[in-house]
Amino acid sequence: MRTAPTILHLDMDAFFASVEQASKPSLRGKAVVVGGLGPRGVVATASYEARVFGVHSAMPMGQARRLAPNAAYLVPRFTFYRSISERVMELLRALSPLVEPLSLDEAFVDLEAGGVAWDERSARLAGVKLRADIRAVTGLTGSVGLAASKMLAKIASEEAKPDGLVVIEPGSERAMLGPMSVRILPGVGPATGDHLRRAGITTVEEIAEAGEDELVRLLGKAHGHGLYAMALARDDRPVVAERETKSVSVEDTYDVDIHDRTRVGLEVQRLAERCVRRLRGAGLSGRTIVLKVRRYDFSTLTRSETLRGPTDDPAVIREAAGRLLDSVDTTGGVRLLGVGVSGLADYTQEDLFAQAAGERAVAEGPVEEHAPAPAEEQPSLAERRWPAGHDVRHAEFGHGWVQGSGLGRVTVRFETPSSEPGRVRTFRVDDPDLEAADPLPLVLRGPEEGDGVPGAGSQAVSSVPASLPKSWSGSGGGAATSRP
DNA sequence: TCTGGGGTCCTGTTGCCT
DNA sequence: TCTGAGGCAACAGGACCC
Repeated sequence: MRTAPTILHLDMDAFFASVEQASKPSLRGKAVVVGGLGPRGVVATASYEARVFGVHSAMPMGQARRLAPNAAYLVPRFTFYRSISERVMELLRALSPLVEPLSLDEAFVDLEAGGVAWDERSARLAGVKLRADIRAVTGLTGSVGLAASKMLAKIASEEAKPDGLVVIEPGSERAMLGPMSVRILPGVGPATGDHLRRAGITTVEEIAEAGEDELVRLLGKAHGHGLYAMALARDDRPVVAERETKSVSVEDTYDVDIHDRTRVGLEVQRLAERCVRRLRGAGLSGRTIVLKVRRYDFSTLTRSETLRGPTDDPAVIREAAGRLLDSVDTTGGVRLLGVGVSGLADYTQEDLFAQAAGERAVAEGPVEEHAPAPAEEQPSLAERRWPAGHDVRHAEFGHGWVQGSGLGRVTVRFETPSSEPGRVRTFRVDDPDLEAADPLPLVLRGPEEGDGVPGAGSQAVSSVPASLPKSWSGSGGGAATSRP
């Protein structure tokens, strides 16, 4: 294991909710909850203001609404989040070629491999500068953890949240980890946590004391060895830049359980086609088709079938998914259906099976291989949907976002990332002056654009100089906190 | 209170092959 | 010919992560 804290873990603070707050001035400082708004939705991210009420990720939306009835509830805008995430990842790649994204809002960076850090001081400077750069480019805050291993860097960023920087100095790890809950270790979730608690193990220290043999006896080989090593702060996993996809899947949870067997069959066909679109979009094909069914009582089962060779043929994958469904009892109703493909290859082997299915499909009629996704079809004015939080433009009032809709009306707040909180107006859903719009950038880019524009200072831009820590000039110390 | 969607990894079982 | 051991792939389920 390395001797300097040169592995960096970045975690953007309440990412989805923070993007929405940056995008909508009227929501800054307010409780914001982003997630599925249907009857079976769950919270994806809650702003720190919403967390005060006890709202947290993965909580059923109904429960969140009871806890925080006055919060703003918005549906996620993944395309927008992805574009912002990409700008953050660019900043990370400027530090090192070894960047391992974990999700849209998290990544590891090997600073040593990038030559930007070799000891604690240089690592801390890189972390401080990164946080300032992220703020300048996106207007958002991220927390940074620095340590000599991935596990410890992640724990450090957790400790740094929100909007902080924590360095775990090599040599201090065991003392720091010892009193912490076993749940701090990666791979220990509710089930493993319970398992360990029943064995009288609640802290990291107690894992170390229990010994490796006992851990393996309790949790099995892989998990036992791994957890014991983690408890001793031993973690040699390298930062890996390129990780290849192992599977592609799509799934849908239905607002109401589906009982009709024919409808279940149709949904599976639809999902199979969506899955193929994703598969092809990624230039992949796969051998193993997986059907997932969650029944009315939340019991989940999977059925899989492995073909002789990889395929991305929609007819083949539809047929396989249909065969798998035949072996599943769906009486009582299903709440979720999913179709996935694994055993991936970046080529397609034209096996006899695929060819036969293709010929059969041709004989039966046109194959809608390139059927447009439902979202691409143009709905009539009256059919348009106005998801909460999405951007719109009005011919007279300009740019705004949907605050809510229902009963043939849509309520819009007119404001932009750089404006003052705006006013609210209500329209008919079929108002021809109203149209969906792309999100506006959170921060006005570049000095040439920012200078000379009266009032161009979005809050984010104008706050940058004030947010720079004292150590910015390289004199050491600084606003960042450090924890032994 | 009632549990999303997209993934990864591990484990136990079963059947096949040598 | 029968039996058993070991390796391996496929399959199903579960835990975990964000």
